[in-house]
Amino acid sequence: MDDLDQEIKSISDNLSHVVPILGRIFIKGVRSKTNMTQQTLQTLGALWHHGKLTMTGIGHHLSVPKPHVTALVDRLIAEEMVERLNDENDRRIIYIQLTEKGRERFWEIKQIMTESLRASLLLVDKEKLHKLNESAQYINEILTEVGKTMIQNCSSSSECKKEIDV
Amino acid sequence: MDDLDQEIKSISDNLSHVVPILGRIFIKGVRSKTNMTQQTLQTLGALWHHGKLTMTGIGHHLSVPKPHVTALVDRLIAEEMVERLNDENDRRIIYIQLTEKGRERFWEIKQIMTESLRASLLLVDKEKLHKLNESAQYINEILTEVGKTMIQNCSSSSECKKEIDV
DNA sequence: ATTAATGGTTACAAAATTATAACTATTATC
DNA sequence: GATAATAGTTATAATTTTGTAACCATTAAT
Repeated sequence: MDDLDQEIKSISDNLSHVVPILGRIFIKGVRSKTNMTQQTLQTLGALWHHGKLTMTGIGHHLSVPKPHVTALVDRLIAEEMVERLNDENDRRIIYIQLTEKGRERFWEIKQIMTESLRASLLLVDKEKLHKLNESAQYINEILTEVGKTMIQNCSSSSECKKEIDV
Repeated sequence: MDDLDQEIKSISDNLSHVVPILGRIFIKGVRSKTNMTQQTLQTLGALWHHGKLTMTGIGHHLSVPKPHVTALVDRLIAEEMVERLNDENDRRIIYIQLTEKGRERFWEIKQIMTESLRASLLLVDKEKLHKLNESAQYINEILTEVGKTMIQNCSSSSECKKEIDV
């Protein structure tokens, strides 16, 4: 195993170990305070970040089967958190974007997430926080980039396999 | 808002944005290849990392209600992946640890996770990988530390509130 | 002009996750 | 010794998430 392999293995160990902790901070704690499901939270988060997304895009971002995205979005529309938007050039495509109400709501959610994180970091000193910030920034930068290029059109695990097994 | 607040807000934004991407790499992809649920994967991961954990400890680590931990562990015992272990001093406590089979199985799962990550990082150059490794290491170090001190005994959201609202 | 491919929906089923209440056994506290 | 607290289980229900297949409308390809 060469150096690069070793490095990827190390990244894998560290990042995978962090997943449940992040879930505890950013999902579980927030759910109980907002009555929103994980997928709803992540849908709003994706829309906040991207401005607008197609149905397929949302499914891709959350790794959720396409048919379920319809249900997910229907619920959010009923709550007036998001709205549909037709593409002018291709009438198959439907964009989803946050409504004003949705933006306000998700801004509040971001506050709650930040407070949840703050509570977890109470005992961490200033120096470490600063370094943590740089690390988080960098990881987000890289992963956001690779996130874009990850297998497109993977709206159900079967469709996914089809693409991967080529 | 002072500097420290600004910094925590930035960490919150960056880490929360990364959650669905990590889920895609380390959970969704792996589930379909292993027929294991997210919670099963994370239980094995926690046991791999900690050696042994009490039922309550597992619930805390995964933010899962205590009664559900019983079901979760029962399934893993049926598959001979983990085993119970009594505490000598306190007969209420039951430790759970990986069996030999469980260790082998999770080692394979770690391989799959690493491969999943490798596929995502294909286009990232060596320099960036190195910096990503350092960042991941640091984040894991800090979060593992705070993870330990996060609200103990929070095995259901209601119990959780009880603790928090003090 | 047919045919294939893409984006999205409908309908349905199965499995996983979350939430509670009530309970046993054991240990700690007064 | 009575009472409270802790660790874990049983039972049950509701909700969320995952997985398929078949389908419509629109666009791309031949």
